[in-house]
Amino acid sequence: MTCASDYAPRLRELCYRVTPQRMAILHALRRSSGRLAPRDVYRVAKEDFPRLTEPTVYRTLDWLVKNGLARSSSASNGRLRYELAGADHHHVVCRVCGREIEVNHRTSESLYNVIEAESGYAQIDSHMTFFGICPACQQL
Amino acid sequence: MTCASDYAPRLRELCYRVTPQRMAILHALRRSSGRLAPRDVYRVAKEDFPRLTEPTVYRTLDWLVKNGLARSSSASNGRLRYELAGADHHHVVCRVCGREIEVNHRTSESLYNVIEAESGYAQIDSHMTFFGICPACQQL
DNA sequence: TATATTATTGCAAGAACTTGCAATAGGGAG
DNA sequence: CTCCCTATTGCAAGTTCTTGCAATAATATA
Repeated sequence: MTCASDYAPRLRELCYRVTPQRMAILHALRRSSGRLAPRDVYRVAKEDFPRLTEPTVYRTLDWLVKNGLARSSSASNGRLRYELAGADHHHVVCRVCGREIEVNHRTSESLYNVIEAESGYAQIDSHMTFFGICPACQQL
Repeated sequence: MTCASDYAPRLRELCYRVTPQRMAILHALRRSSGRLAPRDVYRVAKEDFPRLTEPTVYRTLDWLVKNGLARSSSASNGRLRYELAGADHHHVVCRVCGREIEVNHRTSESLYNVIEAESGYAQIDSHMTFFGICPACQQL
């Protein structure tokens, strides 16, 4: 099961072009277990496709998010990290040590409904990063 | 009621120094109605205190957030904006036009309790930015 | 397969943000 | 008021991210 066989049809479906840059970036995201900073995506994807440039990475990551193939969220330094879109979930990051865990989306499903009702806004992103203090750091 | 009279005691209380840079930055945040990007804080605060430099602005903003005097949240471009800490609330930003509104914190209070219980994390930030599509843009 | 169309890319320059280190200046102690 | 300690700042260099534009290459069409 390759990236090309998985994603190329989906891209064509959206009337978008299948380029080696996009494939390399998707591949990098897929092989990573967690969220990646743009520079890490760049480093990893460049191994697949050495001519890759930084602006392309930033533009492609944005583009993947806009088209629902990837998802971005804030790391503890306020910068964005990226991962492939999958089951909806949230991150809770420790303000002290940076350790992070995932929280099921179902937990907050109703909140989105309330916010949509109160604000009139639609299609609110179902992915957030919360910052708190993890159990280990609470004991210091 | 000046910034110095409001904030200086609070800063001293925390064992921190009261510098004209910090006062100028707090003043800039106070005079603004909404959230400010670092470069705007810099521009405005520099009028009060021309020797102010950019690194100081970034460091001070971080510092204000860490010490509970200010609050940061993501704008639609993924970058951080700052405002003085006040009543807890959230922002909903339109993905299409950027228009933003505030949502009362009470709406999501219970979510925080659930997340804290599920994750074991404590002191989860009670300030978030949600991205959706505003009523006007829904009709396009 | 060759050609035309235009989405996508690379390049180069610039803006936004961070970091290390030496100099400065708050504020407590004498 | 003066001196000392060290938190805070400015400087300069470095990293991260963005943008405009011309060149490239993916796809549709013939």
